[in-house]
Amino acid sequence: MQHQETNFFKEQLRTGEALYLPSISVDCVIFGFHAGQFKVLLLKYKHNNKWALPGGFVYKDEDVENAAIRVLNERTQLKDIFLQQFYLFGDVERSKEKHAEKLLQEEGIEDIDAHWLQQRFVTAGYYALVEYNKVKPVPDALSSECTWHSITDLPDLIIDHKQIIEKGLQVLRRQLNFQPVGYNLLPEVFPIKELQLIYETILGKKLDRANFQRKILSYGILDKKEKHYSGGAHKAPYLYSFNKESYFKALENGLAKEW
Amino acid sequence: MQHQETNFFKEQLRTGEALYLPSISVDCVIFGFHAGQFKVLLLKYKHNNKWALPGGFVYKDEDVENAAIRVLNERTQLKDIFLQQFYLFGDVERSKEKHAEKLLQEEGIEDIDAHWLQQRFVTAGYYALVEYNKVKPVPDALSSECTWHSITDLPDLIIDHKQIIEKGLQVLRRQLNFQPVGYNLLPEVFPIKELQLIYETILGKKLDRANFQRKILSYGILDKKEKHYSGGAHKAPYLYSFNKESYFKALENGLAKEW
DNA sequence: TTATATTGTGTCAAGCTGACACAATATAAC
DNA sequence: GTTATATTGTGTCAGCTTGACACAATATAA
Repeated sequence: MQHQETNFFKEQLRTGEALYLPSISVDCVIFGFHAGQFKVLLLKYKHNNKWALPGGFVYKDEDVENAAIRVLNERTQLKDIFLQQFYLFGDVERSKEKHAEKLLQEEGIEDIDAHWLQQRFVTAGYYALVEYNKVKPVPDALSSECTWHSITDLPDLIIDHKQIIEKGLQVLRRQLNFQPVGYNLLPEVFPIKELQLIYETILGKKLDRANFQRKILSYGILDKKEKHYSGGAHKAPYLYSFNKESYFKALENGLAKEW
Repeated sequence: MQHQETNFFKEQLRTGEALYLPSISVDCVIFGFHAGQFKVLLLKYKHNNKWALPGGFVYKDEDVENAAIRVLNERTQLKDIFLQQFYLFGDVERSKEKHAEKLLQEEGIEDIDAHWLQQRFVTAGYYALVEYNKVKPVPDALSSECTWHSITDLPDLIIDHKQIIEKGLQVLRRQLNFQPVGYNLLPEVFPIKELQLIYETILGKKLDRANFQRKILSYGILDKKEKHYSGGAHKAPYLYSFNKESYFKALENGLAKEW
């Protein structure tokens, strides 16, 4: 099975030029939230032990966005992921690292100099928001691992992938009031404190608990559940779920109040 | 001169495959503000009399952003234009119109079916903010006109250029508090009312004059000038200019108050 | 000289923000 | 079983912001 996949990928590396749109790739910054921290899903390349964002190429008859959706499905085993294109990384300089060269060598591809993978690529950055616990990370044929990494403690990344993550976070921060951030990162029901932690992480600052509670409830986008939470040695919080209808309606105009 | 340019362009159409990155183009939504209205700069193609955004291709050793800068310089004769990438339009469907086919025919290019211009293109959308009166619109070799059009009254546009403009406006609207909108659209000195009109146009709603005045001044980003304005039969307003330093500092965190 | 449109500034009620207070309570420690 | 601890739900309140409107000042047109 693993062997078969590798052959499939080798085959694609050989026939890629015929299959894919030249010069353009997609890379996905997959955000998850766990234990009070933001995480991104990264792949570890076999050939150089460096980490990279899950990415891929665009079939000649495929929407660019669909290529990103493919990559996401393959790495996370999830369907219907929330996805947002955030930037096209188009500098000449980003192709200078010759990352592809060693990869091709390692895979035993001939004619490396003229290989399509060696050409210049621009890449479209997409960020995804996923529910951490639902994801089953799957490495691709060129990778040995696919694991979560805290955004505050990233490993060595290929090319400009670190900048791509940072840009993704920056855009997410600015779009916070217009994106269904909590809805996609949290499970169906959750205590308000979890949502507050997400907002604090994205905004990079502490928020007053009482004020956050009052404000988020004032939008009328949360439904209170009867159930209680079982956690630490303290009073149990109520659980809430998003009222999808009013939440998405509120997002159209943005959650306008300040945080 | 005009003839020479045409030949230059014909030459480029022939040698484009060798010069340009395949599959990718840039299109610029150039916004100006005049007579209380938002305008975009459009080109009218000779071969089909349809209008289009100023656009172009990316040299193989050129940053994508630089390609957009080239296009802007050529069409407006301006340097140091404020420019913002806002979206990559990457659907398969957008290449279906066969817009290139007639163009190539018209220009007398042979081997049309295999021509590189006929392939699928994805395009990076950039918006620019320019000072209307400083622009000297220049058509390119394939166009008969390069003129301003009110965004409320757009002509027939090729492919998805209308959607590109709309997306650009939408992004501009959401980024309003983070972009130096007034600084780039207005002349060095201006009355506050002009700035208010820009905000009203982008936001699509009327703002209270007195409140706008108080709020914009409260940011401390405007310097009051001694000079007065000469206009209609009424009290003359003060003129202001942006205090560049405090303006850009304020934009880092966004002009956070609501409009 | 008068009319008109628009400006600079003022007022004020209603609502929101940020900071802090305090009783209630689910579990852990003893 | 009792007590300690951390965290929750809710309350208060001064200070600020918002939105709506008021009114005198004034540059030009009539």
